[in-house]
Amino acid sequence: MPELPEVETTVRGIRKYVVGKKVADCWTDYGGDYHKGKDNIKDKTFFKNFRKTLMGTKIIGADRRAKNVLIHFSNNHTILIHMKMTGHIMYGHYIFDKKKSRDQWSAIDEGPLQDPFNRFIRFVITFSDNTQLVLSDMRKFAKVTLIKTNELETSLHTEHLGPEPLTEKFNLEAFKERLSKRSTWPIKSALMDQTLIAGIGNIYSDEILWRAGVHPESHFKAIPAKQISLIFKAMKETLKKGIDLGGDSMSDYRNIEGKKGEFQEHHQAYRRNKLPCKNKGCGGTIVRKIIRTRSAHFCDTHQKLFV
DNA sequence: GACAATGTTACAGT
DNA sequence: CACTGTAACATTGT
Repeated sequence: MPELPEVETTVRGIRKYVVGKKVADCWTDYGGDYHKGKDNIKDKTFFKNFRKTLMGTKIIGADRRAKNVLIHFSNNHTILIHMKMTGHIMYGHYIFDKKKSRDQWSAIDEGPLQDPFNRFIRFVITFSDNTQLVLSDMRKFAKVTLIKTNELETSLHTEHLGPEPLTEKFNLEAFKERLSKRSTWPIKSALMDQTLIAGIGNIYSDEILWRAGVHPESHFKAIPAKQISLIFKAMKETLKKGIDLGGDSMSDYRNIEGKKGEFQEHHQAYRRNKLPCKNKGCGGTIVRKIIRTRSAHFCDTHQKLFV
C-alpha cells in the first residue's frame, strides 16, 4: 500500500482513536522458518518478548517516519510498523472466532470485514476496554518490531532514511542536494529512493512527474533548473493532496475505520495506460514502461525527456 | 494459465 | 569496494 500520504492518514487515525488505551493482550499468526532469528514479530521468541514488554502499558502517541507507523507506549517503547505492499491498520471491536480455519478475526459490528481487502488480519492488540487495533496484511510482507523510544533515531530500522519531504526545512536547495547523489538515475527511481527522500513510492512518483511535465527516465544532471523546481513543487503539492484526500485506495489501502481514501479518483498517470492524457490541449496518451523493475506510467507527449 | 501488484532487502554477479 | 540486477517474502485479482 502505503506511501507517505496513506501512512500519515493512518497515524492521524491512531492519534484520534487509541491514545490513552491500555494494552490487555497481543496476538499474531505471522511466522515461519524463513523469519527465524529476524528482528520482528515473525520470529516466535521475539514476539513472546514483544508481548511481555507491552502488556499493561498505555499508548501515549503516534508518529510517522517515512512509510513507517510509530506507536509510542508509556514504558519508553515504540512499535514500528512498516506495512509494505498490502498492510493497513484498523481500529474497532473485533472477536476471535475459533471455528474458522482462516479469517479468524471477525468484526462485532459488521463493518470493515465486509471488505475483502480487510479480512487478512495478522496482528492484533487488544485493549483493556476490549477494543482492538488490527493489522490486515494480505501478502504478509509487513514488518512489526519494537524499539526503545529514545533510540528511534539511531535504530537500524530508521537510520538509513533520508529527510521528510513535507517539512519546511526540506526546501528546494535540500531537494537538489539529495537528488544530486543519483544524478544519472532515472528521476523516478531517485524520487523513490528512501535514502534520498523518505516516503515517495510508485504511485506518487508517477503523479509528481506527470504534474511537473518531466519524463520519468530523465536524469537529474540534465534536467533544467525550471523543471527541477516544478518537480519540487509538484512533490509537495501531490503529497499534501494525497493526505487531504485520505490516501489512495486504488488497491487494498483502507483507513483506520476500514474505509477507502479518495486519491485514486484524482490519478493523472498511475494505472491510466492507453488512456488520453488529461493535461488540457496535450492530446497525448498515457503509456506504461518498466523502469528499474517498477512500472512507470507517463504521458508520451507533455512529459519531456532530459538525458 | 500468465501476469501484475502501493515495498524492502539479501545476495550473487560484475 | 561500489554498483546493479534478481529473487524472495505470499496472495489475490484480472
